[in-house]
Amino acid sequence: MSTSARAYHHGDLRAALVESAVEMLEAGEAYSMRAVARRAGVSPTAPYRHFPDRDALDSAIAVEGFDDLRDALAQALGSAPAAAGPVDVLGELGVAYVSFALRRPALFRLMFGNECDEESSDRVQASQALHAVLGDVIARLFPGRVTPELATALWSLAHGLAFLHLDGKYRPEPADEVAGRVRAAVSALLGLNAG
Amino acid sequence: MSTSARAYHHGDLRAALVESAVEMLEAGEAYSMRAVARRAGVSPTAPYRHFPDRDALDSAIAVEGFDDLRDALAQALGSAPAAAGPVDVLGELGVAYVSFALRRPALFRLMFGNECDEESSDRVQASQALHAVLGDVIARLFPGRVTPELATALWSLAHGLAFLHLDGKYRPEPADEVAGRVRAAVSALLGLNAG
DNA sequence: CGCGCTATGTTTGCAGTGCTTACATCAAGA
DNA sequence: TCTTGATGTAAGCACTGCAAACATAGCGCG
Repeated sequence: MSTSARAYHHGDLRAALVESAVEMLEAGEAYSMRAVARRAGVSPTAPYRHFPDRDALDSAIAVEGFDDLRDALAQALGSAPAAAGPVDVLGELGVAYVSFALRRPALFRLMFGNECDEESSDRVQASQALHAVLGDVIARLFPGRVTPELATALWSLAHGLAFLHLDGKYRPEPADEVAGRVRAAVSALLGLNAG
Repeated sequence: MSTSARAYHHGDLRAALVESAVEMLEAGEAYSMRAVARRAGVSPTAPYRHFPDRDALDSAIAVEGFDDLRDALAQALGSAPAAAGPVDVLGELGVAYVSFALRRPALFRLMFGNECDEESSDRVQASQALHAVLGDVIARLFPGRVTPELATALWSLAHGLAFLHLDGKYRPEPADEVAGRVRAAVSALLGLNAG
């Protein structure tokens, strides 16, 4: 891993590019093909060997984001008390969703904010995997109900909350205030018929 | 209004620029300062006399969008039977919201998809006016309830539905299928405690 | 009327971008 | 050893947002 171990061939440019891009996003800078290449210490057009165009890079990064989001949700599920009620479970899930969006706003925007080019099957797949997680949870929490509509509604609720906070329609901090608002919204809608 | 009535001064460039930009968005093309200027038949940097930078143009267009959205919602409210139940009213409102997003996807993305620079007070104001419409309706439909949480939740629901359709997470057509999904989501969440 | 002021457009030019094409360098297998 | 394919480089095109200097028109005011 010594710097410039080999002058010409990078070793794993693709991964380095994705990493650079994610770092830049996290730092709040908008990345470009060239900036990412610069950061990886490589010529401006080198990335095009690994990504046919900018959309492809975007999609690769979005996939990374979907994976991370799924992990965050899984962790929220895992740390919930085993016998927690549906409202609590869904509330925590919503909080995890929104807090992911607020912790990594640029990434979240990238994942959802522009058209998902159907081309990138990886991306479609990653997003469907995410959908599946929610579907499973709902099915487990409400056995015997019409769950698809519920899953749609709950995902939309969390997604909308995330975006409205991102866009400053609701104050995005402090974190516990946001969490409170998310829980309140979930229980305002579900509290009466699912508690 | 004859073309090139006066050679040098345009008359109302600002409005023409906004109009051009909206038209381009509607046509699915991404606009640029220069493209908008071209379309208005004016030099590439002329727009900078009216908008300090690109963000300012974006904001002006977003304001236009917020106004249109509010009109669309108002119209949906107006055309509802006077004595309709809350679920129906909110369902129609949601349908109007989502259908606006799908009919003018690029505009909708512009309005919500990037950070609302607090600078543009017009923009903040337009978005708050929109918020107020929903708040009023909720307050009217559910007198004596804790309405803020409900308003938050319902706006989020509609907003999330809009974005998930835009992003292809749900099929964005045909229109009546979408409308059905929106109504189903609303009544799945509200039907039991508000019907 | 004539003068100048200000709002509005124009020209020119710079740095940065996505992307293409042609070329260089390396690793590995025939 | 020679070739081949994968990877990286160099040069260049068309475009972008934006700044600075300049041109033009209309208005108020002497």
